[in-house]
Amino acid sequence: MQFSSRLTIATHILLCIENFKDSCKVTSNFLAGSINTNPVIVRNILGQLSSAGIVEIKAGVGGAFLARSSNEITLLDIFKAVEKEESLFHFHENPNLQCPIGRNVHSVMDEKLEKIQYAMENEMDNITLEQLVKEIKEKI
Amino acid sequence: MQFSSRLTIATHILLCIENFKDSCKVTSNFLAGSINTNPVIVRNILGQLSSAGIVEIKAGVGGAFLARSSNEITLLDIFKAVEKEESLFHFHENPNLQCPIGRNVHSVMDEKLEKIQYAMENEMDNITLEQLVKEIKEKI
DNA sequence: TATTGTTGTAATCAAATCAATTACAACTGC
DNA sequence: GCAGTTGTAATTGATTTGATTACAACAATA
Repeated sequence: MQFSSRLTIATHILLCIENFKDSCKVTSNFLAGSINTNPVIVRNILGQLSSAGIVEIKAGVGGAFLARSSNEITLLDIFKAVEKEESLFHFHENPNLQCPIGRNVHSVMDEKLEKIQYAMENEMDNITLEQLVKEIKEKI
Repeated sequence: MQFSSRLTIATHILLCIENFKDSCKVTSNFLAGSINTNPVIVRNILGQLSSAGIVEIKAGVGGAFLARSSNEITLLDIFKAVEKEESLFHFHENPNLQCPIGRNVHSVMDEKLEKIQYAMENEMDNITLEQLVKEIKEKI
């Protein structure tokens, strides 16, 4: 199992928006060219980022912009915008309740799985778009 | 995106093996009954656990046993046994190298994604089967 | 107002993964 | 040899992904 590429595509999109904000109109076509994918893929992900309040999109005229400062956008914000599953883990839903293990697996595991997911999200929350922009500008 | 249910099924399997080791022969049929799934699903996951050196299976006569003590088996061991992907995240593989962002996204993101995955795995590594067995026995 | 370039969205498609299932050969102890 | 079990291949339906075509709605501007 792997996450979809939507997280990395969305991050790529935001890096472009921030990097080219003063030089180009950042359209779905432009972005698709940088990412090397289809403009519709970009528009769909941009739509998710827009619904999440991360970007604003100019309909008609075109172009995408950050809806808030890059230091107020974390990888967790981006992740939650593009991955809709509330829970990372997936339980086999109907264990046998006649069995003492089947009856109690869920309650014992749930707390652990939550903690694991929290650790991951916490790490994501510590990475801001601002940091990523800074690091990529150093490389350019 | 969600992980498959193999992690929770595998954990369920190991909890049963440990819990019933003195009272029943723990076969794939028995396990399938507790999990409420098909015996072949159980046999495949048991096969993965066996390849990973976590359980031993008696061919012919039947029955599964832990290959080492329950305090030497962590959730991370189980996870790695049943989820084969080395990397949790998935990159769009062909960004446009003409674009400064496309050329550098990968190197900037990789380190971050590794850290996130490491945080998750580290949390998993802190949970032993022994703990889970203890907690579930308290509930029974 | 008509044109142009853009966004939003629906529909379709192929590939991959999952979970479930049937089937059957191979193995072991009795 | 028999019974019960494991290992594994093959198939199926559902779901997700990523790519693509198509087109209506929109906004600036010439």
